[in-house]
Amino acid sequence: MLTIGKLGEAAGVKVPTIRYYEQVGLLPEAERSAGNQRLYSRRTMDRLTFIRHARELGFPLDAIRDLLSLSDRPDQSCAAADAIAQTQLAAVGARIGRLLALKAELERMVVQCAGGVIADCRVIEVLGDHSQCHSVHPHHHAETAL
Amino acid sequence: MLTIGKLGEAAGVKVPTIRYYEQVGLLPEAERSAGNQRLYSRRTMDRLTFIRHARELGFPLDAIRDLLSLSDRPDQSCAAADAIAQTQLAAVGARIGRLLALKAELERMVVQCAGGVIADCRVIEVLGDHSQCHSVHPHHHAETAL
DNA sequence: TGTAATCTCTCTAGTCGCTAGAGGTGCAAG
DNA sequence: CTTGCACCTCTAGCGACTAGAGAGATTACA
Repeated sequence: MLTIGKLGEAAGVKVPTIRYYEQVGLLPEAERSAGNQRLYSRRTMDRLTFIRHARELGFPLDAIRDLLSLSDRPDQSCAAADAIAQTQLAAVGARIGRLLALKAELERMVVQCAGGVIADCRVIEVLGDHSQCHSVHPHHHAETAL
Repeated sequence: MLTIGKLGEAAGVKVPTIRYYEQVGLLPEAERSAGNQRLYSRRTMDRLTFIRHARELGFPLDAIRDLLSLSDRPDQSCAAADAIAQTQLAAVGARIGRLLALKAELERMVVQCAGGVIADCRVIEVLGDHSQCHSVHPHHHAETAL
């Protein structure tokens, strides 16, 4: 049985994050020692490791919840798990596309900043004047996550 | 003079977002009509457009605040503006690198999901067992933003 | 055995950049 | 003159944590 600190170290997850995961139901309520400290089994460590990997791959907690509930029923089709991963893959692809466009735009700005004076600075100018802008501009807003 | 709704439409920014920008000091406190409604000048519209473009390019609000204060002093060197843009460019580049690694990992997972049963599903397996994992794994946690 | 250091506990509040909603007022068209 | 939309203020919520206060538990060493 591990204390929360050992668990965090073993799984590469910070202590408050573990408590947070318990709070939002991703981890079951931990057993407690005589002195009310949380104790964890190897099973829980595996579960936490799973969560951490999924987080690193950009899955939101809701998707992870789904994946965990799937893995609790190992005799069912893996179509659902596949679908979650596919969705995530598509999202990552889209984000890469957007970021490449942003990068091109930023590079243009930086290259053209001739090191002069603000009044002539392309960085400021491009941001202030839409017609200077070559690309980007998705329909709505900047997306978030990873 | 524009009402807040017209301004939002013109600059492509939602009305509550404009009020939020005022609240956090990115926009000056607006003049008011006799009936206490906000009224905006062309100057403010330009400022808001600037903010929107910078947001679309992924600049955080703090960086935008800096850029705006720079643009108020047009006779100074643009080195600071350049530095902000460079920082943003580096951040975007790093995120792209991470996302490409994630994408490769997800593709591996999805390809190997043979459409069988959960017990054999690579998606679940890879997430549960770090040794299955070929790449990724930055030192700390998943980053956020764009 | 004492004690100091470190860990853990709970709880609240803060982060970022908004977004949603309640409950009320202003204003313009028919 | 009334209908209906746009606007007002205020508070709370999102996701996924992170930080801090103040108290109790445990461990390491003298």
